[in-house]
Amino acid sequence: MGITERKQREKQEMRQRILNGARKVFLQNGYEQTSMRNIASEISYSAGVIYFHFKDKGEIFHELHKEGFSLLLRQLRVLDSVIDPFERLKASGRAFIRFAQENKDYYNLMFLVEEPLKNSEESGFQIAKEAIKYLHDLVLGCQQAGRFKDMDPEYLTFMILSATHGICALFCKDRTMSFEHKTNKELMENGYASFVALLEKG
Amino acid sequence: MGITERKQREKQEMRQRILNGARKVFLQNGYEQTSMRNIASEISYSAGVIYFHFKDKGEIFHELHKEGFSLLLRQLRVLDSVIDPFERLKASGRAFIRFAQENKDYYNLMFLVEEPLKNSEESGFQIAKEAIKYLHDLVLGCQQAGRFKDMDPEYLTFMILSATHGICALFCKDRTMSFEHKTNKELMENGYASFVALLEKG
DNA sequence: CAAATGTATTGAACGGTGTTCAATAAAACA
DNA sequence: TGTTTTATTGAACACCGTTCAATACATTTG
Repeated sequence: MGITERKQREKQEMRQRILNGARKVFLQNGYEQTSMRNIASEISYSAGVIYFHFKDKGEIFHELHKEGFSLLLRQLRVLDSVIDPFERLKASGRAFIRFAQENKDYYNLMFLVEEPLKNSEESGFQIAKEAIKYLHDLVLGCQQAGRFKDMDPEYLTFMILSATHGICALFCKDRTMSFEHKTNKELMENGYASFVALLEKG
Repeated sequence: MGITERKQREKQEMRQRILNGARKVFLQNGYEQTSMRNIASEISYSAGVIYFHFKDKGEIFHELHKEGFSLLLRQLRVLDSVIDPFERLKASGRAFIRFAQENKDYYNLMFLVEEPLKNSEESGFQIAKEAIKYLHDLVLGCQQAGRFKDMDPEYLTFMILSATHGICALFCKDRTMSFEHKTNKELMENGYASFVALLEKG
């Protein structure tokens, strides 16, 4: 009986259609300015139907949150070809910053939107942990290669993410105007470069 | 004629009353969850009257934004007694992080709420620039004392703020659960310590 | 003092938000 | 065919920021 299968497929398609609409409106207007009615009208449905396919706005948030991390991880994995762990670590940071520049809204969603901690143990944040693990392993690799001796790898990982995230966060929340600089891109890249200069000495 | 003076004073008092209500509700519920009606009912007035004393919600934002920075600067100035610029720089970072821990909502307001860039050149953000200048001067002091040789002080300043801000931002937006740690306080302080360890080598 | 002026406050209203739900249309099953 | 299941609608609810006519009050003027 292929009917139930088709039904399931159609339901899945509808879910995807809503998600596509949500992503589009969200990338245009930013997450905060995106309403359920916007999403619904984007795909020419009534607003109510979204609640038949998603629990609430939070569930859509989690889906796009996941999407963002999977996009980021895909871009980071390109660097798997770089063998030297420290070189890869430095390149990862640059890739991370470029991701924030090119996907400001995804970045806001992933790191800067406050969304209830509910489902925090679920799969929604599992992929975030995966991204952290990627960085953590990189740090361990560096230590095995003799770098960052007698530094705690946990705190070091947290610190490296913090430093890189800080650059992106100031950019994504438009807090860079207190600095004298030509472009945000230039500020961020040179700022990161001076962090790397510190890492080199570690 | 002291009547106009009293009138002015009363108007000022009303402005302050609203601001006090706004601060209270905001510190309880967070900025995003604070409505004009909440603020009004907190001080037992109708919501409309706020618009007689303030242009819009954004103006209240700017006032509290300013308050936050002035509070932060006050706490930083305690460290003026520390003579050695590098010691003062390190202590400033710790004070900054402590400020974020103890004033999460102020911190969100100051660095993590997206508020239109309008009035960005005005006095509202002037105090933010003052805070940056504080840090910038500290960095220059370190360089005069022989530290951070041949590093651009602008980018270095930006980087140091970014690193410290990153720690606070992850905390304030509840993005620390991807790390294994006992408490947020412990994670943040040790994370900052490992940043300081890098700075020591610069 | 009474009337007129100006200033402060209210409460209703507008168009928006996320969300729920009875009614309904459509499809699948008996 | 009629019945049951599933998907969709549109109205409604309680909230939001904001505006504005009406109103109460304080002060100044006649």
